[in-house]
Amino acid sequence: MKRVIADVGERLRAGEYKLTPRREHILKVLLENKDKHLSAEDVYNLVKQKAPDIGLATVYRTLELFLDFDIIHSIDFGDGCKRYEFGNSEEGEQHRHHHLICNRCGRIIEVNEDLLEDLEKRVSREHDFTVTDHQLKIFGLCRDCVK
Amino acid sequence: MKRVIADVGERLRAGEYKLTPRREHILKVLLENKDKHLSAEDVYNLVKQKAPDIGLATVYRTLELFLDFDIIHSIDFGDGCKRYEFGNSEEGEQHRHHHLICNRCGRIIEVNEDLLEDLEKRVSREHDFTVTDHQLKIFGLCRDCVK
DNA sequence: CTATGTGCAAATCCTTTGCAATCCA
DNA sequence: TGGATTGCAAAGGATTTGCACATAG
Repeated sequence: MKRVIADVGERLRAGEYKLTPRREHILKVLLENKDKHLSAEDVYNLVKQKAPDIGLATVYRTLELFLDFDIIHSIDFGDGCKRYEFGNSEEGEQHRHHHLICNRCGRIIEVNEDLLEDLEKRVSREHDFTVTDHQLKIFGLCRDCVK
Repeated sequence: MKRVIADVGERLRAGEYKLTPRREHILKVLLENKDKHLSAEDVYNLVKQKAPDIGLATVYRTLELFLDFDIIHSIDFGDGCKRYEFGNSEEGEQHRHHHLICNRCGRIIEVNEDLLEDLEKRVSREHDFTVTDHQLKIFGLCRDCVK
């Protein structure tokens, strides 16, 4: 984790930005919740525990900054707000994972394999489109809700 | 098109709703723009040409209604508003098509083949998840923007 | 006639922005 | 010191809601 923070700091500095204490707190919260899908408000509430005087606007601004630097990704599950997750791009895994979304309980299950390579190749050939990323949501019913 | 309207009317009535003139206008606009991805505001402006005194709220309420009845689908391309498209579920094609989104010019290209069957089977087996639908967005650069 | 549908305006929700104060290199 | 960063409050944009009136069946 320290490694990641240092890395992010370096990346930001390379772009003329600073990794301020505020931003570091936000980054930590994101790292500590890698598996969750936090909204800006969620992040705000979590960061407030460490830095009670932080403003919501700062959270938004920082998330925007992290997005620009591809440090995090945002997804929209259609619940009215964007959600953010730490992007594991350090592992050389360019593509993000996919999500199974339960229509009934709203549970979100992550699928970590990337199964779209063939499809992408085909699509990019047929449509003359240079693929850089993709996002797949699969809707349905989870184990518990099928019953 | 008449056929579709009649069909929608029947479906609504079966659910205790009416296909009022207002709703029919909205439906027509959606049908006439099958290939586009209209926002609520877009629909509003188009319907106003036929029924100038329609209210934006009615458009929202009707779109919501159509969504409930699976008459249309909504997608979010991340431009700040939901976009709607007529769902071709009549043709027995349960799954909707996919979208290639150009990161540069914002162009959206539709891919009509459904290439995810295998993937879905695998995922549903591995995660004990009953798939009902999916949504795939592929990001990248279109032909013109690659240059 | 009665429930449903509608227009309008106000309210809401998430997010962004302006600005003065603060911080850090 | 000077530009970047921040908190606060206000603004913004999309969507929803309350309510009185209109309408369909």
